[in-house]
Amino acid sequence: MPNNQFKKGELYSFITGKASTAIARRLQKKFNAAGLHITIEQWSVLYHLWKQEGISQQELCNATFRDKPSITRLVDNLEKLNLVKRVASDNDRRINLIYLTRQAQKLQEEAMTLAEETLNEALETVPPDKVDVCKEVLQIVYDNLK
Amino acid sequence: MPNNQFKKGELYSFITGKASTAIARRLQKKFNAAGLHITIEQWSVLYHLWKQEGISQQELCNATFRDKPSITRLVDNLEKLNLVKRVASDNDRRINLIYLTRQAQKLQEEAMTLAEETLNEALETVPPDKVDVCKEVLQIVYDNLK
DNA sequence: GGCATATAGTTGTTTATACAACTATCCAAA
DNA sequence: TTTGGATAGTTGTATAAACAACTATATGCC
Repeated sequence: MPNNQFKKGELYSFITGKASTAIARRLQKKFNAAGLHITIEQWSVLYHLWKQEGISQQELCNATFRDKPSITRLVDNLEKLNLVKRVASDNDRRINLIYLTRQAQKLQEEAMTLAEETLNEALETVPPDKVDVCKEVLQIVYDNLK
Repeated sequence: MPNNQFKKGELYSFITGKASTAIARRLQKKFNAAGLHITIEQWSVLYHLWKQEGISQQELCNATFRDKPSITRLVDNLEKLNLVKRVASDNDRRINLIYLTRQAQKLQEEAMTLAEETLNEALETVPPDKVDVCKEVLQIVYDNLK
């Protein structure tokens, strides 16, 4: 039996990702206000490199759910901003390993603080157990569709 | 006290809207497979016009959470596709009222069916009460940030 | 009536996404 | 050892988003 419980307006919000759009906009404003000259998309790449640098562009594709051309161009722009460097792999010359510059390393703490701050603002007044359910549902949605 | 309950990876998914991105991609694939030559963004504009046509571009901005230039260009493209028409308002000559063409009216049923189908696939296996909690949380997030 | 201000929409620019087509390199099987 | 298929990354093209700057029209106040 279909899970057909969406009033029309709610269907719209779910598909268009109204909430995550609002979160991304708020975080971008915080970056701008703090003088961090990076986009949310660039942040999303740096996010994974801060966890582990020296990974390939393909691994960045998998981590960020983007296709290869998107990552090529994000890395292009991050290189222009002097935030990352492409280093050809010794083992496999098809592969670029992506490394952070000193400048990017210095951004990590401030950017991650602003990200956490944004989420806290977003979830203010939401009871923790409801947040848990929401996270769980969104994960299932992703797994159902991927 | 901050609602600081996100492990790093979950923070990332929440901000980047992994689930809604997956939903939008799935719906776009369905449109393509069905030979509906519209984008998700164009659908999101048509969606509101199907509910009520003859509204202004500004009203479309409010309904779709987009800024004015975005709507100008979406309406441009929808006009090129012969799906909508701009009609200058009699009362206020600054305003364009947007009307659907016959062709766009004929798309409604199929497009909306595919949208509902997509959501049902996304929410398959999710208990209805959890979906309700999730909708509620996302609405609060939006209200907290808007 | 005339002017300041607000509102509706457009245009320019930069960044990002998706898809298709492409090059370079690797690997495995004949 | 060659060759065919897979994998990593790039480039071209269309669509879209965000921001700033702009034009045109309306409105309210003197």
